[in-house]
Parts: sequence; C-alpha cells; structure tokens
Amino acid sequence: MDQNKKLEKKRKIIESAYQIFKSKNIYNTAVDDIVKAAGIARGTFYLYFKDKSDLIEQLIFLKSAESMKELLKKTHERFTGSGDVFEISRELIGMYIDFLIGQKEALAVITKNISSCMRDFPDFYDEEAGKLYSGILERFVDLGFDRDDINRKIYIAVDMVGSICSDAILFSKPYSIENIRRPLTEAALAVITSKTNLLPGDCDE
Amino acid sequence: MDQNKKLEKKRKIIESAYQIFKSKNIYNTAVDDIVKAAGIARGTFYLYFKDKSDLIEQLIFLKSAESMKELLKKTHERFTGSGDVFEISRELIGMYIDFLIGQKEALAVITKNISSCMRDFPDFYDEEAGKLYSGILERFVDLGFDRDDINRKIYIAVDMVGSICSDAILFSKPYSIENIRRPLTEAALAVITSKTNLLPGDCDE
Amino acid sequence: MDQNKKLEKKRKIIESAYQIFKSKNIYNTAVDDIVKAAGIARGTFYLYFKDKSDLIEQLIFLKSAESMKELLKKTHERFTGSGDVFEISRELIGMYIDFLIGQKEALAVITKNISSCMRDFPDFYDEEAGKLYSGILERFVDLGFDRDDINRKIYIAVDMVGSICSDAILFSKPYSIENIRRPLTEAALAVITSKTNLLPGDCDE
Amino acid sequence: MDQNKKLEKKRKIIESAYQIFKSKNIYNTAVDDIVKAAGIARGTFYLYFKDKSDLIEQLIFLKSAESMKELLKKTHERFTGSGDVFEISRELIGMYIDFLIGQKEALAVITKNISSCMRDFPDFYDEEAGKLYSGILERFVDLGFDRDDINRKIYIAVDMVGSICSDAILFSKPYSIENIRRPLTEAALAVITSKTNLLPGDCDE
DNA sequence: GATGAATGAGTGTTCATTCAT
DNA sequence: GATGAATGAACACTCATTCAT
Repeated sequence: MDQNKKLEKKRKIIESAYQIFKSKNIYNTAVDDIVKAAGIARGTFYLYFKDKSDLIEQLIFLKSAESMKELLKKTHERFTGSGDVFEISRELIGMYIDFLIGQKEALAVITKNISSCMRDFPDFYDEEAGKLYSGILERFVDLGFDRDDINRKIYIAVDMVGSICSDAILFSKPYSIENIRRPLTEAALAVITSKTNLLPGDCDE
Repeated sequence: MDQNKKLEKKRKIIESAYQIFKSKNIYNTAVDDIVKAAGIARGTFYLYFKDKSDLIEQLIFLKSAESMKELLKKTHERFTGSGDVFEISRELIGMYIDFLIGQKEALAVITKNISSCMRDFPDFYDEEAGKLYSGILERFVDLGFDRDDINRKIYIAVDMVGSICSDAILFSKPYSIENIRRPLTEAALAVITSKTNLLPGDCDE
Repeated sequence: MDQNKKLEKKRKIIESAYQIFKSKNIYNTAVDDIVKAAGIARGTFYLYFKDKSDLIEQLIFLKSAESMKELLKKTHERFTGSGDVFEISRELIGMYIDFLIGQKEALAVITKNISSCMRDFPDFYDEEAGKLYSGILERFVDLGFDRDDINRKIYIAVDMVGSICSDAILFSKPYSIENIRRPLTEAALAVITSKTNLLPGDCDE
Repeated sequence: MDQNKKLEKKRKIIESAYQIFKSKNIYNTAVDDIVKAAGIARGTFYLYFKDKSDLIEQLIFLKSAESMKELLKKTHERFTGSGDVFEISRELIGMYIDFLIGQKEALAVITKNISSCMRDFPDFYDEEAGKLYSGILERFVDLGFDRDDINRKIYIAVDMVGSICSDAILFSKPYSIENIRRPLTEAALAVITSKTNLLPGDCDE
C-alpha cells in the first residue's frame, strides 16, 4: 500500500474517532467503538496507530490544526486588505470567538487544547496554514513589532481566548460567553498590542 | 463520628491521593493505590467519596483553592502597603509565575485547572481567602476600575498565566518558561490594566 | 429485653424487609437497605438474625404462612356450613386463585414457595391456623377419605395451584391466568377428589 | 468463525457451568469459576454471553429442555404401541418420577424450573422433541380430549410433578419421595384424565 | 442492647492489545 | 494487508459481617 493510501486511511480512522468523541467522552470511548465506526477490524487499528493514546494525540493535534487553519483562512482576507491593524485585530478576535462558539462540539473534544497545534509553533502542520499565518505576522513586523515577541503574544492570546472560551461556552463557568466576551476581547487585544523588550536570553531559537 | 472528624479523615484521604497523583498520572492511579497510601480499607474509601471521580473533582478544587490562597497570602503584604498598583501588579505576576514554578508537582495534578477554584468566583472556598482577594480588588476599584470588569480581568489573567505556565513548566512547549516569562508578564499586565466599558447586558449579577 | 419484645422487633425487621422485597429482587436487596427501612443500625440486624439468609428463610416461611392463614380464615365459613364437599372445594379453589391474584406483590417475593409453610406440614406456625386446617380436613375424613391421603392431596393441590399461578400471574407464561384458570381448577379438584390406597410403606409418621 | 463453531463453544461453556452448578449453588458460583472450568479466559465468556444472568437463563432453559426431550424419547415407544391410554399414562408418570430421581443433580440446578422448557409451549426447542410430544398429544385427541385442554393439563401435571418431586427428592420436605410417590401419581393421573369444557374465552391462540 | 465506622474478600465487567489465520 | 477471536490484567465498586464504643 502506498504511503498516500495509508495516510488516507489513517485520516479516515481519525475522522471516525472524532465523530464518536463529539458525542462521548474520549476516555469512555473504546477502541472497539472506533473500529466499528470506521468499519475496520480491531487488529487493523494497530496497523495505523501504535496504540490508543497515539490516536488521541494525533487527533487532537489534527483537529486543533484544522480549526486553526480554517480560522486563518476566514481571517485572511481582512488582513490582506489595508486598514488599522489594531482595528483589524479586534475584528479577528471577534471572529475567533464566534468561530469557537460555532465549534462547540469540537471544543468539547479538544478542550483547552485549542492551541495544541501551536506546540511546534510557528511551524504549522501544513504549508498553506503556515503561509497564512506568516502573512499576518508580517503585518505586525511591518508595524515595528519584534517578530519573536509578536509570535509569543499571538500564542498567548490564542491560548487565552481558547481556554477562557472553553469554560464559558461549554460550562458558562465562571462567566457565560456573553458575559465574558467583551472583557476577553479587550484583554486579547491588550495582549497583542503590548510590547516586550525581549532580551537575548529570552530566545533559544 | 462527629462531622469534624469525618471532614478531617476526608482531607487525609485527599492528601494521600494527592501525593500519589503527583508521581503518577491521575488516570493511571487506581482506587487501590489511594487506599493503600491512606492506610484505609477499600470500602472505607466509598464511605467518604461517592466514587473515584468524586474524589478527583474535590481534590482538584481543593488543591487549586489552596494554591490560590497561599498565593493570596504571599502577595497580600505587597498590596496592603502603598505604591503604584501597576508596579505592584507586575511584581505579583512575577510572584505568581515563581509560585507556579515552585508548584511544578501540583501543576502536574491540576493542569490547566489552576483557575478552577474561581469557578464559583468571586466566592472563594473559605472566608480568609475571600477577604484577601477582596482587599486586592478594592485597590483597583479605588483607582477607578469597574468592579465587575476588574473581576473578569483578573480571572482571565489568572487562567491565562496558569494555562501558559502549565505548558511551559511541564513540557517547555512551545516555549520554555524562561522564554515565555517576560512576554507573559507583559501580557498579564496588559490584560489587567486594560479597561472595558461593560454594558448593562454584560452582567447578569 | 424480654422474649416478647424481641420477637416483636424481629417481626418489625421482617416486615421492613418484606416491603423492600416487594419492589426489589431479594438478591438485589442489601442488608443496608433493610436496616435503613427498619430504622435500626446495621449491627442491630445481627442481634436478631444469624445472617441475611436466616432472615430470608424466616421471611418466606412467615409470609407464606400468613397468606395461608388468611386464606384459611376466608374459606373457613364455607366449610363450617353444610353442602356438597366437592362443590365447596371447587369454590375454595376459586377463592385460592383469586387470593393469589390479589397477592401479586407477595407472590413475587415467595414465588413458587407458596407451599413452603407446609414444609413442616401439617403443623402450622400457629395454633389458630392449625385448627382452621383441621376443621377442613375433618370434613373430608367424614366423607371417608383417608386422613394421610387427603393431607398429601391437599398439599399437592396447594403447591400445584401456587406454582402454576405464579407463572401465570407474574409472567403469563405459558398461559395467562384467565387462560389457565378453568383447567387448573378442574385439575385441582381432580387431585383432591382422587383417592389413593396408601400402603403401610407410604407413611413414616 | 462460523456460526456452528460459535454455537458449539457456547454449548461447551454452558456444559462447564452446569458441572459446577451441580456441586455449588448457582449464586455462589463466580464467573471466574466457570471460565476456569471451561478452560477459557475471562473475557472470552463475555464474547458468548451478555452477562452472567444471560448464561443462567440459557442454561436452565437448555437443561430443562434436554431433560424433557430425554424423557420424551424414553416414553415414546410405550405410546407408539397400543394399549389403554390411562394405563400407559400411569406408567409414564412413574417413568417421569424415576427420571427425576435419576436426575437429582440436575434437579438441584433447575429446581422447580423443570417446566421452564414449556414456557414457549407447545413449541419445543427442537423439532425432534416437538414431534415426540405431538405424537403423545395425538393419542389423547383420538380419545376425544380437546387438544387445547389436554395441552394445558399436561403442562399442569408436568409442572406439578416436577415441583413436588424437587422438594421431595432434594429435601424430603414435607414428604419423602417414597411417601409422596403414590398419591402424586394418582394426582397426576387425575389431572390428565380430568376434562374441562373450555369456553371460547379460555383460549387466545 | 444498640450503634455505625471500618473492613476486605469477592465479583462482574471492560478493554487495549495480540496473533493465528 | 486485514481480520476478529481470544486474552487476562486491571479496575471500580459492593456488601455481609465485625467490633470498639
């Protein structure tokens, strides 16, 4: 079986697992449930994944990355046009929050791991997403932001909004999404627009 | 058995469980391990907790609350004195991060749930902690911050620093704690000092 | 504590257990459920019963005996009057079946053990019931039935009707009570009116 | 694995369980005991039975049916020949009682459930047994018995003899099998030879 | 006599993983 | 590559019984 077919099948299994994870807690989902949904035999699962946690890890990364890429696509055109970067940022944060609200199901799966796709940041899992992100980054650099600094700030803001929204959207704890939306937007904006004088020691790249 | 003794024993079991959770993943810890560590019989466990998840829930809340209270105590004296609130805030954030670094073990247990004690925010699990927090809050109110707004901002900042530090301290992903510390401090400061004009609809209190 | 009080308390526990057994399967009922219902402490239970099976045994015997006594009372007046013993028997069988239908709840508890009170037959658990039974017996003896034989026949008939009715009333298997009622009545009548020439070896009394 | 092999294995497990049930009370037998006896792994058990009670249910039905079939075979030749049906019936009842005495072990397992194979009566669990039974039935119909009536009477008699013999053979309570044998035979004969005028409402078939 | 906290053996059931086909 | 029957360690939880107070 060539590599492509293998990858495709892997994706198919992940997708099946994801459908189940949306309705059942990950830890209450058995490999058996997954293989049944994927229409494959139990043993076949282990031809594609080392074990169950291997699947989970890959699934969360992939789904987080897909969400992020989708968001990048959506926000891209706002950034390619002209306009005040801060105003645009505010809009983007709004789009991000709306996006998360629309992804309630996905959020339940990747809870508080929305930023896990940034683990190996700033390399995204595919070229296209990487380019989209770079485009946005460049806008900030053009405005005089330090590339490393803005990189970190975006990561912080993305993680923060994801984490707070998870609790707000899924549990309304301690605030409902409506209640936290405005201060969260301001907070995210404040994070992004704050500047840090990074010292040499702050970078290991 | 009077209520106090019962509570005390419950705490003892939680403490034993906590010791194990620090060395083993929660989900790899069997009830059996816990009762052995607590020096009680298996059945006794179920006299004090409905089931395993009941213990976990209570443990995370308690440990998160204890950590927060400890932090509040530590930071309290800086706040009771005089000085620029923003400068003090910066210091506090530093203390918070240092605190988390010092709590690496605890962090592994309550991962990303550091703010779970704020779930029922702004009521803390005990009066003393509540008072400490109120004192800090008052300082901001005196400076003209809206009470509801600053409440939310602190929650956002606490959750944010906790979440970012978890990944940084435990996994150095995507940045090591040294690498992210400064921008994170600036970000937290920016969050706290940003002001939102809360509209009536933003509050349900 | 005098013997009477002790017996009374024992009865109270049995009664509480019985109430639960009517709604829950005996084997799914814990001693805990029983003591809670009886309003006593766990340990107290063991002051009155050797163990759980001791209770069950006594309960089934008692409830079966109580049912039987109640039935004997109900049927007694028909027997004290005059009339054709066979016609009366047919009536009594009808009363027995109606009685079982009315005891659906009890039946579920003492399933197929309705005749267990006759285990130590023909001695009943109390004098009154014993006398009632003797009165009926005498009528048959007067008609020329052998006392030992009619004793056995009644036992057989009682057990038979009880067993068949259990299945019919509780499960409608293989026949509903309406469907089996008439043939069962005839069968019971046939059993009672049949005569056996008991040989000396047939008795060990 | 083809369906036949699967069924065979199921039967093997039931057989192993049956061997244990004969020496230990069903409710004191753990799944563990069964799988050890069957020489299979614990998990394998659950591949063939939903749970423990699933096994018990199937076992009792099967054993009851097997016993009944064996009896039908034994009695068959007496019925295919000529002779007075009542005399033959008496003989058959005797054979049935002897059969139960010889099945003491089985009786302990299927206590008072000897007629459970007749739950879905008059369909037996296999064709052969069904045919044997039909043959006997026909003899009665030829003699002018109503088919529905004699069906019910046989069921009543079978259940009655089974129930009384269980107590007599296993516990000698309230009578030993020797003591109850003759009156029981007469009773069973009386049941079978009694005729009921079934009314339309007595049947739902 | 009464209590109820403590016990711990026992049990049914799950499920990730393997491996012969 | 694919299968799915078999595995058996692991686990959460129950519950009859005891015993110190």
